[in-house]
Amino acid sequence: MNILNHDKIKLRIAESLHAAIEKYETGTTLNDIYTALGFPPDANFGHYAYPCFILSKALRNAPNKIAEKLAIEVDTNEAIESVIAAGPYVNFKIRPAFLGVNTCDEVLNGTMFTRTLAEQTPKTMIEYSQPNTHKELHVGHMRNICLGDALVKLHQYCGFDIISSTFPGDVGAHVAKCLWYLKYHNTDPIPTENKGAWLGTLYTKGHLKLESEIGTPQEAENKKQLSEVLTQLEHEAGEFYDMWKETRQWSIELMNNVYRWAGVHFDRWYWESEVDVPSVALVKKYYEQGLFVESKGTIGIDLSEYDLGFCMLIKSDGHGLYATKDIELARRKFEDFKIEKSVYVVDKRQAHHFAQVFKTLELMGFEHADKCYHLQYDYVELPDGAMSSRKGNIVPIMDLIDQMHASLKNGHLDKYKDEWTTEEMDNTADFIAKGAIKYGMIKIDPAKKIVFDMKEWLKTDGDAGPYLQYTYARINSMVKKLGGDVTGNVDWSSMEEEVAKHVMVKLSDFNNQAVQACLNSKPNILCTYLYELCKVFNTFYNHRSIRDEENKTIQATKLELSKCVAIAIKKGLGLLGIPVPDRM
RNA sequence: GGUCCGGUAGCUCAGCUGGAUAGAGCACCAGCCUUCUAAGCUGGGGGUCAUUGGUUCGAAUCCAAUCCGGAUCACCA
Repeated sequence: MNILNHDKIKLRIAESLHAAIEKYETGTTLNDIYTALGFPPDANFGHYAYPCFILSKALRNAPNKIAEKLAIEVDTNEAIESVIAAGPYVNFKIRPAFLGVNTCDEVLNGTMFTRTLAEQTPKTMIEYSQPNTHKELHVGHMRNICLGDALVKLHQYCGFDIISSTFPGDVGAHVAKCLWYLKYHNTDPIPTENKGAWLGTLYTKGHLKLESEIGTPQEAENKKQLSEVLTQLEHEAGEFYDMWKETRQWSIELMNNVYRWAGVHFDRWYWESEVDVPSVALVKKYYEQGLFVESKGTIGIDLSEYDLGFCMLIKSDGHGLYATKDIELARRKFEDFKIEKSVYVVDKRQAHHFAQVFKTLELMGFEHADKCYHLQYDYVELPDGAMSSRKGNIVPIMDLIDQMHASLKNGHLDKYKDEWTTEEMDNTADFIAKGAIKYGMIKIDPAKKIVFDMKEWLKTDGDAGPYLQYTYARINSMVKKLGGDVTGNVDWSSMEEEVAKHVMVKLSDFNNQAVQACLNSKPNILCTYLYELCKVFNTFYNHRSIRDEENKTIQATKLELSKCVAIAIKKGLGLLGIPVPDRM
C-alpha cells in the first residue's frame, strides 16, 4: 500500500533537490527524496531537512561535503527561501507565501482534506465492539469502541470504502447464569430504567453464587437448573426463552446508549445467535468430508503442524464454540458485502483464537482467508489486575461518563453556571467528557496496556483531549471578538515571524500524520500530531497579541492562520470521534 | 516449557521503516492575567533508553542472548 506524494510543500522541495542531484546519476528518485525529507530537531535550523548520508556511497563523498555542495546547487525559488548546509544535512526554509497558498488556503477552502492519500484502498470490513448481552459494558469495552471508531473514520478519510460491524454475544453460558439467577434467586424489583446495567450485576451475582456452591449439596441442583435454561434457549421455547427475548432487549438498550454517546454507528450487527446453529452445521459438513476429525468426543482440526494446537469446533455436548461461530461469520462477511479485506479489532488475548480461525479457514479452502486480519491491542486493567464481569471488579462505562460530567461541572465549567443555560452546560460537559475519555483511550499506543485510575482520568490539563478542545474554543472566541474589527487583507508573505511559519509547517503535515495513523492502524499518531499542532499554536498565540497588532495585514493574516488551526483541530478530532465545543 | 507483546525521567507516555544535543504531560521549583479564554504560556532541575554482545560511518530504533512484567497454549467467550 503506497502513500502518494500528496504533500505539496515536500513535493516542491523534493523537485528542487532532485534537479540538483539528478546530474550525478545516483539513481535517487524523486520519490526517494520526498520520503527522506524530514523535520530538523530544532526549528531554528529550518523547516525541512534532507539527510545526505544516503548519497554518500553513490557519490563517494562525505555526507557533510555533499550537503555543502547541494546547499549551493539547489536554487532558491518561489517555495524555497534559503538552503543551508548543517553538517550532513541540507536544511530548507520555506517562504511563508508558499506555505500559505499550499496549506492555509487549502485548509480554508477544504481541498486539504480531499486529497488522494493512499494508492490502494480495498473495500474493508472493520469489526469492533463485541460486547455480551446480560453483562455490563465497562471501560475496557470503551477502548475497543474508541479505537474501532477512529480506525473506521481514518480509513474513510484516506479513501477506503468501509463497512463497520459489531458482533455481540447474546447466547451462551453467561446468559444462562444470568437468567438462572433472575429466576431463582433475585429478590430485587426490576428497575424501571437502566435495566441493562442491572442485568449485568445479576450475571455477576449468578456467577459468584454458582462458584461458591461448588462442592455443596446444592451443586447438582444448580447444574440441573442451568442445563434446563440452556435447553429452552436452544429449542427457542419455554419460560427462559421468553425471558431471554425480553432481557436481551434491555442489554441492547444499554449498548445503544453507549454507542449513541460515543457517536458510533454499525452498518451491520452480527449476532452470535444468528450464526450459532448454521456454524455447527457447517462444521459437521466438513467433518463428513474428512477435513475435521474427532478427538476425545469433540470435533475439531489438528493444527499442531502449524504450532497452533487443536482447534475445537464442536464440544462433546454437541455445541459449538467461539471459533465455530467466527468461521461461519468470516464467510458471511465476504458474501454479504463483497469486501476485499476483513479486520477484527479484538484485544490481544484472542491472538491464538484468531490464528486458529484463520488457519482453519485456509485449510477449508476459503479463498479470502489471507485477507482476514486480527488487529490486536492491549486491554484496560485496574491497578489490582484485569477487569472481569465474573468477579464484578469493573468500572462501568456509564460510571466514568457520569463522574466525568460531575467533575467538569463542579470544576472548570462552574464559572459559567450563572451565564449559561442548563442545556449549554450539559452539552459542553458532554463534549469535554468525550474529549477526555476518547482521547485518553486513543492516545496510548494500541500495543500498550492501560491501567485505569479514575483520579487520573478526571484530570483535563496537559496532553489531554480538553487541551485540544480548549485551543479550538479559544480560537473560536478570538475570531468572534476580533472578526468584525479586523479590516486588513490576508497576505501570507507577511508571516515572517518564525512562530507563525512553524504553525504553517505543522499544519501542512496534517495528511502525512492522518495517513500514517490509518495505514499503521495507530490512531495515537494523530493524537500526538494534533497535540503538537495545538502546542505550536498556543506558543504563537502567546508570543504576540493579535488584537494589538498594528500592521493590519499581519493582523488579518494571523487571524486567518488561527482559523486554519481551528479547522484542522476540528477535522482531526472528528477523525478520532471527538466533538469540539464552541466555548468552554 | 512453547509462542506473542511490553520494559525510555519519580509517575504516565511519545520517538522505533537506523541519522543532528533522547522529547512531552503530570508532579516539583521560579516567573507571566486592570483578560484576543491562565483547561494557557515562558524558564529550571530530573535519563546507564532493562542488561550484554553484534551489524553499521552512525543504534533508543535492526539482529542475537539474557533478565524482569504480562498474555496465551482443547471442551468460557
